[in-house]
Amino acid sequence: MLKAADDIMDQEDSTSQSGEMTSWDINDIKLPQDVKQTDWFQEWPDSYVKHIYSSDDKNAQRHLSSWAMRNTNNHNSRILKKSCLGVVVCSNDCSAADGRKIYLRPAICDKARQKQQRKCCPNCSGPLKLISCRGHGGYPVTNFWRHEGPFIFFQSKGAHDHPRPETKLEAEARRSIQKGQTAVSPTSPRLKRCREVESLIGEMQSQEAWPLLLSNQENYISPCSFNGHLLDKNSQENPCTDKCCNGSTLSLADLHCEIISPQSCMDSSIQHVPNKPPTTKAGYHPSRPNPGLSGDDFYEGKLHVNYNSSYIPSSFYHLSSEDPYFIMNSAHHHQQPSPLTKGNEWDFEEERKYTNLDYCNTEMIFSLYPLR
DNA sequence: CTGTGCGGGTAAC
DNA sequence: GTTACCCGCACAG
Repeated sequence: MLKAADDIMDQEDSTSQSGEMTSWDINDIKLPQDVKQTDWFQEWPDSYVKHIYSSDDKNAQRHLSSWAMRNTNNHNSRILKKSCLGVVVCSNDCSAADGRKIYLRPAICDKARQKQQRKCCPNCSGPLKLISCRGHGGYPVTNFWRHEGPFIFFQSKGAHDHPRPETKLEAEARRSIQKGQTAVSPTSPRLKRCREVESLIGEMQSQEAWPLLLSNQENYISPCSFNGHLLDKNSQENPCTDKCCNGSTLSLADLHCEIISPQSCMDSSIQHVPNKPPTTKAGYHPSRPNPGLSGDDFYEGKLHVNYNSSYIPSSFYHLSSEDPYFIMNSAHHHQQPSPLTKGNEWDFEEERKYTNLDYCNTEMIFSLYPLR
């Protein structure tokens, strides 16, 4: 299965970002041992790429990826295989006020994923749907991890044919927000409504009566939008607060700590030595809908700016009366295209030069504005 | 509760 | 034999 495609890829010796020849395959009995330089951790590996990471690399140790990858049993304890779960989108194909789409991270756990699909779109309350990854000959993209001595070998097969989901950290942050919101406003009419809908969906799914639910959903689109407005660093005022938020402004100090935890910064910054600059080869990006705040940023302690639209990560701009508003304040905010960015390529290094945001320096202030 | 890894099992090719 | 996928279990945070 997919042998032809794999053969083609395998026949081509390529050079990894660090210059190492990648004339190996993850299934080889013997993998290269004379690796002179290991690769910088790749958060969004795509296409048929191979990387050799240092076994000291925390992200590689954890087999992390910002794609939602689930464990797949390949009956080989030496090689860990993971397959892509795709991305969760809004069935209504709704857009936030700024035009961005909803790209949620599929829950990895099967049970949690089923539960997730019964939930509402955070933007329009419409039903969510899972877009499966079919980037590897109709099957999900697969990632392979193999630990050999001082190295961790990584190989990806297939090119993702769907938008990027939230990163793990974004998804975790969103969950935290929603939890907080639930605690703060347990009787929110909209939340209540959404739960009723979820409950109904749960019941009706078993009866395959889905479409009947959809007609009412659009009544619950939040009228509120900050539409890309940025707040003054010293201001905690939501541009929407006066117009449509009657609720209290909730300090997100605790949440802030969770999202931008020293741990996440430490993990990333400590392990990468300065003389090992990232030389990311931009992979194939079938679409780059969610380049806001990628996990790489978290890992590296940096924030991306999206040339095309905005600087706010997908999970932070979901506008709804249920979801809190995350307003990221940054004096560094600007949208400046990199002159070195070519075609579809995404030059992370250039991106960093232009954004120069240190995620660990509390340059950004998150504020929560529950709508009621 | 969710993520992660392991491994038994099944099915298709 | 290879690959995909389902399931349950254990463990961790």
